[in-house]
Amino acid sequence: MPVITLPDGSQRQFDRPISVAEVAANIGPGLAKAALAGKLDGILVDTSTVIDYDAKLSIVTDKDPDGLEIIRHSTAHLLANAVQELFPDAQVTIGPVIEDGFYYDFAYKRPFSTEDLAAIEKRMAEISAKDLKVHRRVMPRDEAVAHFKKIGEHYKAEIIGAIPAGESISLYGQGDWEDLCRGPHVPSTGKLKAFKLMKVAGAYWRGDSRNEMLQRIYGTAWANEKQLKEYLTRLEEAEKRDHRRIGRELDLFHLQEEAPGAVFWHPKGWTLFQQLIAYMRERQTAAGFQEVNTPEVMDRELWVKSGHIATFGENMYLTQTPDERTYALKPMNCPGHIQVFKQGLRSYRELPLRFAEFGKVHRYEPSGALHGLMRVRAFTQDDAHLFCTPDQITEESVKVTQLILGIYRDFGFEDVRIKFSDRPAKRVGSDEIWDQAEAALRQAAAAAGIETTLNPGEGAFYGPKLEFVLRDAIGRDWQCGTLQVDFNLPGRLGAVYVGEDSQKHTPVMLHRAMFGSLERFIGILIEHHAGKLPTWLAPVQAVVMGITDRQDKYCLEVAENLRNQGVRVETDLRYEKVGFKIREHTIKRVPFLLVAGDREVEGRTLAVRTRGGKDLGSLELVELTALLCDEVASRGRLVLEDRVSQRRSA
RNA sequence: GCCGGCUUAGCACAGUGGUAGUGCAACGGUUUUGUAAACCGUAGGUCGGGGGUUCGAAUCCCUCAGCCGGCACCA
Repeated sequence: MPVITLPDGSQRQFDRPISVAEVAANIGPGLAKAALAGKLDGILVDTSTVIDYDAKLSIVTDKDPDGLEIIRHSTAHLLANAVQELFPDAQVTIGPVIEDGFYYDFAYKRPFSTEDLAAIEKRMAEISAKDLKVHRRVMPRDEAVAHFKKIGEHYKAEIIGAIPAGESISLYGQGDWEDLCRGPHVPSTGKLKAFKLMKVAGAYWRGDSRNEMLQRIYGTAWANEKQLKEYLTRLEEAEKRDHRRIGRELDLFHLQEEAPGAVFWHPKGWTLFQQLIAYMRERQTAAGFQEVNTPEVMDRELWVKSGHIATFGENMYLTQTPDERTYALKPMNCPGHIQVFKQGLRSYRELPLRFAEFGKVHRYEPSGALHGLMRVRAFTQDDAHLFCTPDQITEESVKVTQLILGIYRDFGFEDVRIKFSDRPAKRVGSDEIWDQAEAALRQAAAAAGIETTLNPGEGAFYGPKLEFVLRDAIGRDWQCGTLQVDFNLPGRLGAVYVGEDSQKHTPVMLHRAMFGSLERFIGILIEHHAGKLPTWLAPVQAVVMGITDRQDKYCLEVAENLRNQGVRVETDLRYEKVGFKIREHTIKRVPFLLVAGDREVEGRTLAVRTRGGKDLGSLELVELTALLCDEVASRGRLVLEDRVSQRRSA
């Protein structure tokens, strides 16, 4: 006779085997109605699951993250059901839950159109309205393979065929429709109410571009209409942060057809770019890096030796010149830095040598990969290569890791994850060397006290890497920094140093980037801040404006004064109402709007308004300058707005 | 690169076979103005490029390019 222990510790005894749904009903009619599934001894099960032994059970409802996941999974089934009713010869493949929703891939003779999508969504609502009971049955693997082959579901048959023989397969469905699935699912289709189909797209079968392309339908599903609406609003908000849109609105940069994937930086955007470089230069110089600069165009043979041609030849730009030689535009800076290292005979006493370069690289990325500043064909890396002895790897890696994390903090990114990527299938160097490199990097990560997650097979072709992934204001992850241990390239390109033993040795090379790509990092910053860049980065930090032309002279004087203190300031002396000017510069996300009327001229002050719309009242010019400079120098840790507000309230 | 969609004035968009439009911006004028849009007027387009169908193409067809959403790729 089963004794069921509920999450609050209470126990209920039953005199016969009992289903999850019955337990829920025994607790209360409200819960019976809300039950989507059960968690039986930690495992999710259907509400129809019968329990005939003592167990711990919690009832899963749509308030649970597990419940939402089940809703999404069942909605994916609902989608497949609707598609097969409307398009009987469409074959089902896979339909997993993803963040905020689900997708389902179908094999069909033609792509689905947006009209099809509307029709499918309508049919889904109809099936939901019928509140069909979701049923489950189990059959042996081989029988399941035969069954799916018989009904013309060849992809499903292939998937099941990969499951070990002898195992049983569960089938879930509603009405006449059925699909292979591990479950669990909601008890009936009526539980699926708040969903929306989002888009159709092509996707390769089994994620391999050599396979045929399937039709993927993406959808979102939520516990209720309110959540769905909130999600759609969130998408709209994210769209407003799009760096491509803000880049145009703020006149930062543009892209055009003649140069796909290459950026035309406008004065304001380039100011931001230069701020990042100045900042990075300061930080890395303090950390013992020396800046170098190496050619953008070098003989193709160098890239054959390095192994880049073999691995990435298809993605490199080659030049045609009147001479007989073929040159390549550099896709990376490492071989250039190795050439600098190789000049003269290096001694172990010089190591570690740390060469840094703001190197502009060109990569012929697949056309479909290009995306604003985030994925371009010409970009600037804040690249560096550390040449060291094997003994120095750990210490240098720890220092680089700390530098990277410190830099992210200055930009307001506190939430950073680190991935460890080990040897890829396509690589150079022996397994022994890879064993050594991976062990060295693992040890370095441990010494730095950081936690990493494994990213199997994702290392560079010459070495394993740590990837620094930062999370932005709306929860998206961006891979930026990287630290790679390389036992291969220095040897391939003939770099040596003389050791303590007077013998020649090959140095180990550490590759590191912190922003990764300056272009991309700017894109991330724009989206993270929705264009409201911190004052220390803003291309224009303040605009001085008068109310009438009586204040013109004073405005110019104030601006000059601020400019002399290093503030990036503009004046707006147009013959317009102050409200109009405020609106324009607020839209341009200028941090501080400084207004001068007759009162301010007389008192040598400025009325200060923030882009957030806050009126900070009048401040004396000297005081304002000091506060502004503090905010910039502290990189936003001393906030003008907060300091003024605090003082006013004190 | 693959699948689908899109490309009309500086920007956002309307126009589905019969004389290319609206709003904002721009330019000219009037308004001297106190914190998110003053008013009036003017100009601006080989409708992404090329080819075809048609008496006639922004509109239909072919092709190339770019962009957008996915997939694949990402040293």
